[in-house]
Amino acid sequence: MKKELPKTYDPSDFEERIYSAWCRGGYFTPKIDKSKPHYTIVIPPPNITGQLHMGHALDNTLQDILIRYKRMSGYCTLWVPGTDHASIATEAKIVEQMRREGVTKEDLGRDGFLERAWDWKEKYGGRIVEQLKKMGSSCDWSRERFTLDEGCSQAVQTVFMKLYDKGLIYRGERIINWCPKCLTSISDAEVEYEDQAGHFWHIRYPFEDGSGYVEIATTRPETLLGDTAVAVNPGDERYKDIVGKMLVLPLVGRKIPVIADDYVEKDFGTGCVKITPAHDPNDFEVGRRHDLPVLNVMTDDAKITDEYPAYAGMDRFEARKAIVRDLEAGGYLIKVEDYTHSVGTCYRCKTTVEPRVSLQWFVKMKPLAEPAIKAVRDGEIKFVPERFEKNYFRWMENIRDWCISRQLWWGHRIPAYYCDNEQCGNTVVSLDAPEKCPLCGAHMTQDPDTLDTWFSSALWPFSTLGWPEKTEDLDYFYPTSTLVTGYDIITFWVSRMIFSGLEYTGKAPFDTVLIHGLVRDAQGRKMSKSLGNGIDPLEIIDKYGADALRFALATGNSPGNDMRFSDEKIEAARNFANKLWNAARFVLMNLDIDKVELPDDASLATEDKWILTRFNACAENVNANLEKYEIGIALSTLYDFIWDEYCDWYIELAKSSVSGEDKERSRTAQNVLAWVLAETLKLLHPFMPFITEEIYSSLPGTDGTVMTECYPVADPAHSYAEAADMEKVIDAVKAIRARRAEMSVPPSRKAKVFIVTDDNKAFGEYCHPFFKKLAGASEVSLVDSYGDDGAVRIITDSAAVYIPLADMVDFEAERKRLENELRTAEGEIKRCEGKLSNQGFVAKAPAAVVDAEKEKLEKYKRQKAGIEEALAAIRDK
RNA sequence: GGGAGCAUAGCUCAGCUGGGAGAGCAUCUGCCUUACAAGCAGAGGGUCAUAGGUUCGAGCCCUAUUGUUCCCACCA
Repeated sequence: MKKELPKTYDPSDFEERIYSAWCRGGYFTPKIDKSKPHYTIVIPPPNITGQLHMGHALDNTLQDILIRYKRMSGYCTLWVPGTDHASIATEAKIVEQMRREGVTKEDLGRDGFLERAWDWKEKYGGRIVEQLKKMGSSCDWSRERFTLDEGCSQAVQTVFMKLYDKGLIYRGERIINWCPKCLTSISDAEVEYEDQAGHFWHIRYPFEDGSGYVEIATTRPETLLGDTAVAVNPGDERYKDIVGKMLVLPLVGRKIPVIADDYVEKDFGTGCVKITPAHDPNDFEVGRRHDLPVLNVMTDDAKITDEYPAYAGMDRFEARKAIVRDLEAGGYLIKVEDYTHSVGTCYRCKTTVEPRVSLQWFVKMKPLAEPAIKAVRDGEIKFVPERFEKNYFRWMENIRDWCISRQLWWGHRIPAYYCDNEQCGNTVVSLDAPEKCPLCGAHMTQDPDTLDTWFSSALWPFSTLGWPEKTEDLDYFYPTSTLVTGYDIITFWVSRMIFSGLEYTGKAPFDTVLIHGLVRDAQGRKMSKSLGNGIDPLEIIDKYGADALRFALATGNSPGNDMRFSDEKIEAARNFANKLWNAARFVLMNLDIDKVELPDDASLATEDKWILTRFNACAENVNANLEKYEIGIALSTLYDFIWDEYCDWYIELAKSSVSGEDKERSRTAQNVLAWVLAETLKLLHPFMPFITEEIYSSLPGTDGTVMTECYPVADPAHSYAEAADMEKVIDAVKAIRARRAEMSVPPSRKAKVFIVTDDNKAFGEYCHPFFKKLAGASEVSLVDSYGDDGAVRIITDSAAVYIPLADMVDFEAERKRLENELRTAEGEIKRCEGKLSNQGFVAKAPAAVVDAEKEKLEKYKRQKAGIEEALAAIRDK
């Protein structure tokens, strides 16, 4: 329906209104149609603790572009939204909130705590969802899921049981990464290593028999308390004779052996390594090989245990100082060196991780990793850009068993039950709590631990569609199509979804993984809370609109690469929206038709054919690049088309027709203006959904939403040879403008224009108004030759244009300019001729390239002739 | 220690399968030409990090080097 647009572009006027209209219309909810191909995306579920940040904004912009594009291209599309319970992050937040109130988890008890956590989820979990809606995300909210909802929990329990039955989940005492602040185990992937300045303490361990000592070096002297051996390399000649001898552990007095193990490198440090099986992963392995005792010397919160009274209760770093002091006092300390080494920290709270032996649940990874590697290697799943496959392979090929139990309450509780009768010791894994132990009849107690958050995220592509039930959604929408996420999450999430999908559903969970980079600040720094350099997408939306934000994020950015976000970028985006808005306003205020119809070829003018041809090229380019996930290129193509070709040229060209006397011509121009605008809005809609919808719905004869229109593709019937004529005219107009600007001819000074050309068709009557309107012409004449030598001469490759402005011409400058142009043309001719006389080029280059070169040569020759003629005419001036 | 990315105009970045170096911003010059000054028209500005190589032809492919960023790894 046709209506007027307000004078200034103000997205806050319509973005919310449009979004609710889409929701009311149910356009985000697909109608399953088995005759149509499906296209499915599952959202990377944001944490319920989270607020929308630029990373989400980018991720969701890309997904929405793809989903809207596919929806308009005839696919039955589903974008499944949802949120992640984020066990460790959420629990930490709630515990922190409770701490401020002076309440502990224990005060509330498990049930009380969970009640509070669910309240928290109800209160804050919806926040990020509302923020996603502001972005324009066309998610099917009727299918919104939560990783801890009933269905996802069902999937989690089922997977746990299946893996347990298959022997792929086991419980065991292993060394794991322990976060003393979060008070839970974390997986290898959740440890972040960073280089820290520290020290290297060289310590003397005396032999039991008094025959001297060995020198060991350590960065963590407090772990000395748990040493149960010193190891040397078996091939190390220096220490051959001491292997098997006993040492006395300083400060502790424990007798420990010298052992030989390949793990020790001869050339590093002193070649002797203290072995602390309970607090170092390598030492743990060494300990297993040599059957060494495993002595845990620290409590959950990384304090020294009561076993060591001198240090009991001290924090590990306090204990370090005390032990170093005591070593020094006892004469054991040889020297201290400064030393930078890499320290593992908890990815959530940055606390230094303490490796620790404890009883945990693990997933045996090797058998699961193999098919997952194969799926990517065989191309069943492909990464865009491809280089990220290397990351994936490296991770998968070196994978170790996954520690999945967490000492947290907020999460999926492990469905394992242990018999209370210690003699029995039976373990039952089942969906429902067993009444009593099937072996001895005693009561059974459920494992208090919960599962790693990523355990449920790994199932997301199918748990959200109903698995393990055989639902219609699962049947139709699974496997999903494209997974869009950042490269920082490939190991955590993407790799785990791949092996999970293959193992439980027998299918790869998606066929393409589109990887994007990080959004950085204007200086290229990572946005972070501690730096305070984060840019809030919601503020950007308030100020510039969601479309501008989306444009800024999607443009000038290629897959996998980081991007910077700056005021300049968002302003440029908003300016583009404004440009489109005003173009639409112009079209609407000149429209006098009830319905937009593309006129038949016979009534189309050259400029109409030109813009239709250009639109075709644009549509083709946009489609091709979207297929390749080159979203940035697709969008900048649209930008160029809209701004340069449609606004700066076609609208200007059409002005004379639209307001001209000829009613037929005016109607045709109006239709072409409106038709191209409408089609362009469709093309642009996935990128900038709100402004395109707002304008589209204002066009005459449009009822529904642009969302459900067909995505435009190139139509060969609308590519016209005459477009080339228009290009020639445009070239001439540009050349005239440039000359006038150079000569500082004021726009108010009009002048006659005489055109000498071989191409009377291109420069025919139709284009004369263009010269008047766009090139300062008072009148335009096509002439066979031009005699008056007091004119400005403008030479293009298709025409010579003469403008009698004798009074303004500085012949000396004119000569110089023409001589310059002549040199340029001659240079080009030389280059072309050089190429064409090169046998290798003519013989080996593709015919099209050679032909193009020949054409260029002809073009420059024509131009040269024109310039020479012009020069000759003013020779004596 | 291994791997990867990046290096192109003053700044931020595009440049698809090799075929005459692009955009936005900034700068300079004119314009309130009734859609848009968040705009219009024009202009200047680049040894495509360095050195080799492949090719008729290299910003693009290969090798090495330098700088930079990131990822991975058990170096006590």
